[in-house]
Amino acid sequence: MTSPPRLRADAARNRQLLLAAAAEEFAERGLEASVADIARRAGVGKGTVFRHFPTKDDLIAAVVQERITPLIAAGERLLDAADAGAALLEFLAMAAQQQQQLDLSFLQGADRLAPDAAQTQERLFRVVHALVDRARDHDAVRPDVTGTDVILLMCAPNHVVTYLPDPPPDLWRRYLAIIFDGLRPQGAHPLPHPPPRSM
Amino acid sequence: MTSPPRLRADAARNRQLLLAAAAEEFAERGLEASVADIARRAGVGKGTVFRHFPTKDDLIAAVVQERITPLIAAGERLLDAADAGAALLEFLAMAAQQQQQLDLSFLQGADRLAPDAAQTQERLFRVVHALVDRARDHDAVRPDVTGTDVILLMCAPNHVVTYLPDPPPDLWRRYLAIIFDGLRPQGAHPLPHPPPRSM
DNA sequence: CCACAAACGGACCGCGCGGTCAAGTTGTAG
DNA sequence: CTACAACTTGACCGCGCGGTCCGTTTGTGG
Repeated sequence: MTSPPRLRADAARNRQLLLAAAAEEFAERGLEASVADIARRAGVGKGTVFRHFPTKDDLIAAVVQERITPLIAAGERLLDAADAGAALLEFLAMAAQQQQQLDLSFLQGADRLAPDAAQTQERLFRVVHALVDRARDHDAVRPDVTGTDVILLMCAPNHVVTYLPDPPPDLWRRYLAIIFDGLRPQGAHPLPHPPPRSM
Repeated sequence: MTSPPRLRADAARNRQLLLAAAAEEFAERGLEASVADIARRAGVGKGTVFRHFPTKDDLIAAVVQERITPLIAAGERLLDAADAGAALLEFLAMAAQQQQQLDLSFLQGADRLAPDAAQTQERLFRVVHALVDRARDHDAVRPDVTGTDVILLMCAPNHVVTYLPDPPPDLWRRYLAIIFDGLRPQGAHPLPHPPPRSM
C-alpha cells in the first residue's frame, strides 16, 4: 500500500479548483470539453492539469467519482426507507439531478477503468440492484424488471431532454415520471425480450 | 426551381455506394465515424465523398433522410390502423429498428439544417403528433402526454442499450415496452413538470 | 532565512480530423 | 471516334485535440 505523500498547499487548492472547473465545463459542454478550456477556467496552466490527472480520462473519472460517491451513500441510506418504491424513485431523481447532463459514459467500458473507479462502479450497481430488489419485493415495481434494466434506464431522463435546444432545468422529472410509471406493476404488459446479462 | 442536371452513370452508382457505406459505418461506430473510413468502405477516394456531399453534415443528413422518409410513410399509413395504440407502438418499433444506433442528433439543431432536411423533420414530427393524438383520443395513451414527449422519448430505447458492451440486436424492444407502458393511461401517476414547448 | 523538492506554465509535438485542389481518368453526346 | 465536360483521386492544408517537457516559480522543513 503506497500512502500518498501529502500534497503541497497550493497543489491541493489547484486540485479542487480543477475538479470544480471540470465539473462545470463537462456539465455545460459535455465530455468533449477540452482540457485547455478546463485549465483556463480553473485559472491554471494546461500542464498542471496533467500533473494532477495523468490523462483526461483520469480527470473524468475523478469528477465522476466525486459526484457518484455521495449518490451511493444516499442510495444505501434509502435502503432503510419506509416506502421501498418511493425510495427507488427518489434515488433515481437524485441520480438524474446529480448528473445533469454528465451523461455517464462511465457505465459503459467497465473494463479499462482505473481499479478504484471500477470499484465505485461496482458499489453503485450493487446499491441499485438492492433498491430494485427491495422495491420488487414490496410490489412497487413490476416483477419482470431487473436491477440491470434500471441501471440502463437511469440516464434516460437526462438524455432525452438533451434533444431540446435549451431544456428547462427540471424537465427530466417529467420523463423520469413516465419511465418510472413504466416500471410499476399496475397495468404492466409482458416484456418481449429477456433482460441483459447482469451488470 | 433548379432541376438537377442528371448524374453520370458511375457518379450515380458511387453516390449509392457512399450512402450505403455511410449508413453501415454510422451504425457501427456512431456519427463520429470518419469520412475517410466511409470513403474506403465505399471503395472510392475521399474527394469523391465531398463532391457528392459538400460537408459531412450533408452526408449525415442524406443518410438520415433516406432512412426517415419510409418511416414517415409507414407512420402515415398507420394513421388508418384499427387499433390506435398498437399503431403508435408499432411506429415506435419501426423507428427504433430503422435507427439501430443512428442516434438522431438530427432532432436537435432544427435550425442550421438544410431546408429540405428541415422539411422532412417537420413531416416526421407531424406524423408523430398525429399518431399520439389519435392514440390519446382512443384512451390508448395517458391524456397528459404530448406528441413532443414521444418525439423526445423515441430514441431512448436504442440509446439505453448503447451502454452495454455488445447488446443483443433486439434488446431495445424490452425498453420500448417499458417506456410504452409508462405512456399508457392504466395506473398513470400525474406528471411533475409541464410538457416542453411543442416541436 | 535558505535551499531544495515540489509544483507550475505554456511552448511544443504528433495525430487525426474535415475539407480543398490540381492533375489525371472516364462516360457520353454528337 | 473524338472531344469535352463530368467525375475521380490522393496528396495536401489548417486546426484543435490530448499529452510532453523543461525552464521557472513557490511553498516549506530545518
